[in-house]
Parts: sequence; C-alpha cells; structure tokens
Amino acid sequence: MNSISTRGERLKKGSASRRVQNKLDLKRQILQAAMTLFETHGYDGFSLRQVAEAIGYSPTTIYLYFKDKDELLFNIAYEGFRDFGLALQAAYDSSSDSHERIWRIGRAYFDFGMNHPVHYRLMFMQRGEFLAQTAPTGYTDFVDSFSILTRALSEGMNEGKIKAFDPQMTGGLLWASLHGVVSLVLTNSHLPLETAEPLFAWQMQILQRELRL
Amino acid sequence: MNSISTRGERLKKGSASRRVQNKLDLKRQILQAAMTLFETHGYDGFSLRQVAEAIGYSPTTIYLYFKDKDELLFNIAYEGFRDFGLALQAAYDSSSDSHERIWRIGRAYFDFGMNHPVHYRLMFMQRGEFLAQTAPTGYTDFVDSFSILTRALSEGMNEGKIKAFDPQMTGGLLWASLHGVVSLVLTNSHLPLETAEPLFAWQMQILQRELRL
DNA sequence: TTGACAAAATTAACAGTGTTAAGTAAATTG
DNA sequence: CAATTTACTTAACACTGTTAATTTTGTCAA
Repeated sequence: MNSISTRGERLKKGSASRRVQNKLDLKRQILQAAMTLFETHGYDGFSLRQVAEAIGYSPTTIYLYFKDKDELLFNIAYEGFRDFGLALQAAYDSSSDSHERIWRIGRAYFDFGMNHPVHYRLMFMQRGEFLAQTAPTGYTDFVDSFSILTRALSEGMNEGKIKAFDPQMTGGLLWASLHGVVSLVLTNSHLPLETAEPLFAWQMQILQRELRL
Repeated sequence: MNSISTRGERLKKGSASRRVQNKLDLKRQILQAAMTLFETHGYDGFSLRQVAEAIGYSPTTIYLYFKDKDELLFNIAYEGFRDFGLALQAAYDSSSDSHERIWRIGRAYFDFGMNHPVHYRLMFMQRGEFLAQTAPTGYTDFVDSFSILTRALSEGMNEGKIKAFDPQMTGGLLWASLHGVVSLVLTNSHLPLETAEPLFAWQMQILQRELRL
C-alpha cells in the first residue's frame, strides 16, 4: 500500500478537517437559527442576542463566523436568493416551449413571494441592495435569477416566438410587473388576498399578449 | 357692542388657543426635523434622540407629542402620502380626457418615486402597512391616492373609453405595474437609472393599449 | 501524560437605542 | 401672590450592536 500519507498525517489532516467541519457546522447552525428567528420576528425585531440565545452561545461568538449583523442578514437573504434562483431554474427547465417557459417562470416568481413573504420582503423590499452584492463564500454555483428570465426571453426571440425587444429591458419589464403584483399583495394595503391570484394571472396574460410575436 | 364674551373670557380663550398653537408648532417642528433626519439617515439610521437633539429638546419631550417612535414614523410617512395624493389629484385635474388623465396620473406616480426615493421606500416598501392605517389627526381633507386611480378608470369606463373591467381590480393592476417599475428602479439592483424612464414609458404604453376600448 | 501553543468561546464593557416614571421649572389661573 | 395645571427634564431600565481582554478548550510535539 503506497499511500502517501502516514497515519500521523492522516490523523492530523482528519482532525483539522473535522475542526473546519465543526466550524462550518456552527456557522450553518447560526444561520439556521437566524433564519427562523428572522422569519418569526421580522426585520425590525431581529436581534443577534436572540440568535445567540437560541443556539446556546454567547452573543460575541456570532462575530467569529459573521463580520457583523448586516453580513448575517445578507446571508439570510442569500439563502432566499438561492432558493429563489433554484425555483426559477426549475421552472425554466420544466418546459422547452418558450411561452410556456416564461409563463412558468412567472408562476414560480409569484409562488415564491406568496410562500415566503418574510424572505421576499427582506430580499426585494427592505434590503433590495443585497441582490447586487457579490455572493458570500460557499455559493459558487449560484444562479442569477434575473439572467434566467433574460435567457428565456432572448431564446424565445431567437426562435421567433417573442418580439425582438432588448432582452435586458424586456426582462426588466417582466420582473417589474411580477414584483409589482407580489409586493402590492404583500404590503396588503388595498388588495384583499383573494385578488392576488387573478391579478397575477391578468398581468401575465397581458405580458404574454404584448410580447408574443 | 353685544359681544357675548367678557374681556376676561376673551383673554382666557386667547391664551388657551395660543398655547395649543405653540403645542402644534412644536409638534410640527418635531415632525419637520424628523423628516429631514429621516431623509438623510434613512430608515435604519433614524433615531428619536437625534431628532430631540436637532430641535434642542430632551428625548422624552417627543413623547408628549407622539405616542412612540412608530407613530412619528407613521406621521413622516403620512406627510408623504399627503404630497403623493396631492400630486395624483393634480394630475387628475390637469385633464378632462380619460386616457390623458390616466397617463398623467401614472406620470405623477413615477415622478414622485424618482423625486422622493427615501419617502417612497418608507411608504411603499419598508412600511407599506402604513397606507392601510387610519390617518393621524389633522389630515381631514386627505385624498386617498388609490381612489383617484379607480375614479379615473371607472369614469373612463362609463364614457366607453376604457374596457369595462372591475375598477378596483384594474386600479390594482395599474398600481402594481407602476409600483413595480418604480421600486425596481429604486432598489437599483439590475437596472441602470437611464432605463427607468423608457421602462416606465413602455409599461404605460402597454397598459394604455390593453385597457383602451 | 505533560507542557506549549493555537483556536474557540466567554466575560466585561462601551456607546447607543426606545421608553417609563419621578421630579422640576414655567406658565396660568383664582 | 399662592395654587395648580402644563411643559419639560433628569434618571433609570432594558434592550441593542460591537470591541477588547480573558478564559476555556482542543491539538500537537516531547
């Protein structure tokens, strides 16, 4: 057996990796606790000390894993961006027809907002600037949600199924329309919740009609 | 001279009204300072103690005029709602043609967002629930912005110039579309600012085309 | 197994926050 | 002028995020 590493080296390496694993575990644990606490207490009521208490560590421990409160919030948001991106990607993959694709992406967008209102608010309403920030470490295979939209659109344009506007601009229009409906429903000011679905359907129908070639 | 009140009574009344005037003045002064501070420091950086310092009073004085921080924030937002409502009303009044009216209301909405981003964020993104809350004292002649929209729409429908959908629903659609564009531009994530205007124009054009009879 | 060293976590403290209760100064009244 | 209401302040509490110093824990070589 010509293993390069001696037993001692392997042990060393093993314990070292175990330690970084524990480190990752705790970071993950913090993030997990933070997410559920954020989900229940909301943006304004979210505090680091509560997170610390929830995981049974002292408040300052969090600073060994996250630079400050904002970075933790950013990571909470990014968990959302990841799920959001995956949902949109899944919608994209679920059909090969351009129109159907765009329709399903819109549906996925709407559903995400309805099913994760607290996260949606953080990601797109309270701290929308997070979206433009560069991803935190550990999100290498991150899907840019917006580019899924533009890709679906420009493919549809190339196939001659969608009117040939600027894809970036068209993506902006679609995104704005979806976000408008979702955020309007979430702030819940004038629209009863039953109207959310028909409003969304109407908006999608209009866009489909306008963009269809 | 058969004035009902004696000189004493008039004096009494005068000084009394002078005092409530002072009271209103200080309340107004607090609100004014709070608005400018909010405008510069934003939602997260806004503090009562800073407001107190700015007007040269102790922090607790604010509690004699506002129940708590949230009520002060609410009043800040309501100043915005008032201006917003006035702007939309002015747009409504500026034309008697239904289509032109709706177009101008949309333009007023967009302009308000572009010109008062911090306020817009508070009113419609960070604390959207304020919009549904009942007005604070002193805002009797308040114009409900949303009803301006629906009125313009239903009038257009009655004139046979706008397709006869449910006005409430149609107002929601228009509102959502406008809010989508404005808030997307304000969060500034993927859209450069030059695209704001064309994006808005496109959105309005689409709606006009879809709603036109 | 022990002693040295590095890593992880904690305690103590600071400056700041919103908010309440008790006390003081000022204006108004009889 | 004395009594009393009104306006305001001071002191304090329970939080918050954050930093620096300290202690505990784990790992390694002798």
